[in-house]
Amino acid sequence: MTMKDRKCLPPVLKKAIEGERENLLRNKRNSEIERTMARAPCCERMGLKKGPWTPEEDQILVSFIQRYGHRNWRALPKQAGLLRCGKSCRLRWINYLRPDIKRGNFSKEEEETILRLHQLLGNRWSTIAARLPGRTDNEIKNYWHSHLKKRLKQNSIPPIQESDHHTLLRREIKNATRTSKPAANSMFTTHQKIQNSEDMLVSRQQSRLELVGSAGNESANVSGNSTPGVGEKNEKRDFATKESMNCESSNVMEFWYNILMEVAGNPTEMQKSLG
DNA sequence: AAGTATACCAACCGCTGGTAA
DNA sequence: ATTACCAGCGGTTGGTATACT
Repeated sequence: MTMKDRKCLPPVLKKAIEGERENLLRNKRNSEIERTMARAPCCERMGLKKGPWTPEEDQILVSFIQRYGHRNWRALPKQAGLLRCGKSCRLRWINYLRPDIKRGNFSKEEEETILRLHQLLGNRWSTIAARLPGRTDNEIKNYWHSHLKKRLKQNSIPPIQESDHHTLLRREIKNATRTSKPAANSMFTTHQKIQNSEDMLVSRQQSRLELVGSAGNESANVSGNSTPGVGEKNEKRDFATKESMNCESSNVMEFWYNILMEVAGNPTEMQKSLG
């Protein structure tokens, strides 16, 4: 039975298999702890569960989030009655339970998009995932490591050149800004462009794109997203995104377009000017 | 048929940056 | 200015299935 087949099992069978598996894992973990007397990870010390999720846990998490949303991941498991840490809940929701997750094989177009964006952005999986509706960063990362990387090696595609990098960047941005309405097939929809600009803001790497990101704080403020609280952050971001989509916030797009074109055209000057 | 290697993928871990106190 | 907390990100691990010898 393949992993994919397992996903399609009826819940009763799935439950039985998962339950059995969970027991085995728990026994194994306990005996391991007993044997080594090693310090157990914090989740287990707190009496929290680790490892694969059971269908019951999934059900609890889904219905809780559907009813109350996920304002505070840390508090969520306690409120929902789950013996999991917030981080684990968040991961499970984002990577598996979210209703808009697309299942099944990657299409040719998706593969091409991943390859192209990886050349452009490197291992910035969340940024890449933002361009692939329904796909998670984890899924894309896994797919990259298990399929695309090898294929790239086999075909010995040369690493992207600096000039090509700028050409690609230019092309993507032009595609993005050509249409005022978010087109389903365009590489960057308005929503995605907003996300892209935000992704740039949080970039940790010292790259040209990061230089762009540091300038982008102003743009965040422009869109009315000045100093959101931690809990409100995502909501405000969603709100800003929706607003942008509704109003087709061309000012912001124009701002980003100009900056990116400037960087793509003359990276060293831009770096100098930004210190 | 049994053992081993490889592929796949869910989940975990540790780090980072943003925010509030 | 400092500290603590939190969410999010990317790298890594570990379990299971499948292919190969």
